[in-house]
Amino acid sequence: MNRFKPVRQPRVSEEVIEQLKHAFLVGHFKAGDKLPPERELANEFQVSRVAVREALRALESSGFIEIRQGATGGAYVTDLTFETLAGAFLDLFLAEKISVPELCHVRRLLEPEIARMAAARVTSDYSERLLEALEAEEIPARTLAEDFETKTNVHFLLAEMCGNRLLEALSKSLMGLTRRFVAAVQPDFQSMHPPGLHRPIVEAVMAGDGDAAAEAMRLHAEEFGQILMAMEKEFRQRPFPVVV
Amino acid sequence: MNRFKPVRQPRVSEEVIEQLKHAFLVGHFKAGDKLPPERELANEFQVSRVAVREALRALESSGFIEIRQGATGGAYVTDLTFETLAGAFLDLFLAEKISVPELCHVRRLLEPEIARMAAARVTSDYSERLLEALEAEEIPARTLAEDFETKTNVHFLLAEMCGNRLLEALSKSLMGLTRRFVAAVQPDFQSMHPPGLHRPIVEAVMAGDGDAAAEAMRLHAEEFGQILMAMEKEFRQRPFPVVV
DNA sequence: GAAAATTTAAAGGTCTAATATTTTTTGTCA
DNA sequence: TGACAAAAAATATTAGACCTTTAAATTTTC
Repeated sequence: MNRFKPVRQPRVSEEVIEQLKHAFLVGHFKAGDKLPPERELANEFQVSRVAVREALRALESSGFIEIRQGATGGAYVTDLTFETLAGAFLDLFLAEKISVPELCHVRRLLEPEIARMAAARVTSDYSERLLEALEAEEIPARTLAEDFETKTNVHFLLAEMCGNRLLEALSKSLMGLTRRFVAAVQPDFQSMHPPGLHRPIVEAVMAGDGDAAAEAMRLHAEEFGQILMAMEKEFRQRPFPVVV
Repeated sequence: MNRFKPVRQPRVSEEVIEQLKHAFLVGHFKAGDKLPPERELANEFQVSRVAVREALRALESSGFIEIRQGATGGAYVTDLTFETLAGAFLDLFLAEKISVPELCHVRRLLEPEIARMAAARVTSDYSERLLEALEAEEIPARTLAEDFETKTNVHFLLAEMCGNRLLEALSKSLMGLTRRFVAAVQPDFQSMHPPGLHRPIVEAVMAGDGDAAAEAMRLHAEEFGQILMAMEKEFRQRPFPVVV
């Protein structure tokens, strides 16, 4: 079974990280609170300022705090978001530990369920926003990035509607990978994802028909996945591959 | 749409991080390679050692390198793993940004598909290991942690078999959350997950019957999810809640 | 008196340099 | 040859000085 792990005596900054993290998690600090200045923390923890700074940086990069410079600056506790999760996904994708087909497969799995759940929780407010997003897709975009963002909106709305924050975070993170890939490949974006592809999905969701929404999304995910994978194939054969 | 983002002039260490990360991603360093010592890097980057150290720490915590002390110590490039992803999930779970029902829902979604894919890729080697894992479940465990690990093995094997690294990583990460939750609740583990629950799944996978495997897993995930959610309900009503 | 410019103070950002600790290698002596 | 000690190479940590940014307080100017 598991071999032994090498014993690593913890670093000073790690102790500090642990203590601060614990304080956040048990609620000694709430979002928006300001931690004491570095010098004071160094005093309290009885370590050097460098050690405190290392800890604060680490906590910043895992999304627990935000560090601001200047007179009213300092370390402010933030509400943990799914940003770091998305960052971890991105690193893995860039390091080619996640491939486009693998990504597509998971999205085919998640997105229909998200659509189904969204249909069960649709409100008039969301309906309106879905329609707006749909209309926005019709306006020709000037850049690839803008086009991508517009086409993404329906997916993001559905993810928010679905009521499962984990699912929402996964969907958004994976969409981020997709965006990154598309940005690297620089396809002809007018033809990649013509407007209107999302209409059947939105209609089913607005009708509250979960099964239909899931099926419409399944078809869309299938189709778009094929496009992405074809893009990847073509991309690999380019004479001068673009570095991401 | 999007307003402007506030301009943040990057920190010195961030520049260093970027450059090093880029070097890893384009392959200037391979896993196992050793980076130059801190002092040399500081020289090359024309920054202080402190800045280099901050960068190295950050890269360590995102899983790109491993820092060892001592004579043959230094920063060694590692093969990026899914560890940091799991860490991000864990933080979110501990900060209550992911609930147990949400977790269960996603697992109900992923696990059956994993079982289906595993069935399509089964080999005699994996069959053997699945049976071994199944037998190991029969041996009564001494601790909750040991029990959990044993019962997890079938899931881990299936995740490895499924052939999609992203799915594998998600499954394993979410299993980590489940473990954490169970460890906090400290249920009566003999009755929580009696041995043999995985047998129908393993049998279907070994028979190469994807549909049956998915269905068996669906049933299991459903059932175990109910148990977890009941555990949570009971946990919330305890007079002296245990802090994780 | 109001607006503009300047000063000040608080906080993080960075650097240098010294010392401590850890770990491996090398050397020495019984 | 084996045990032990010293050396060497690296990171870990500290201390303290100085820089930069930012917002608020103050002064100046019109």
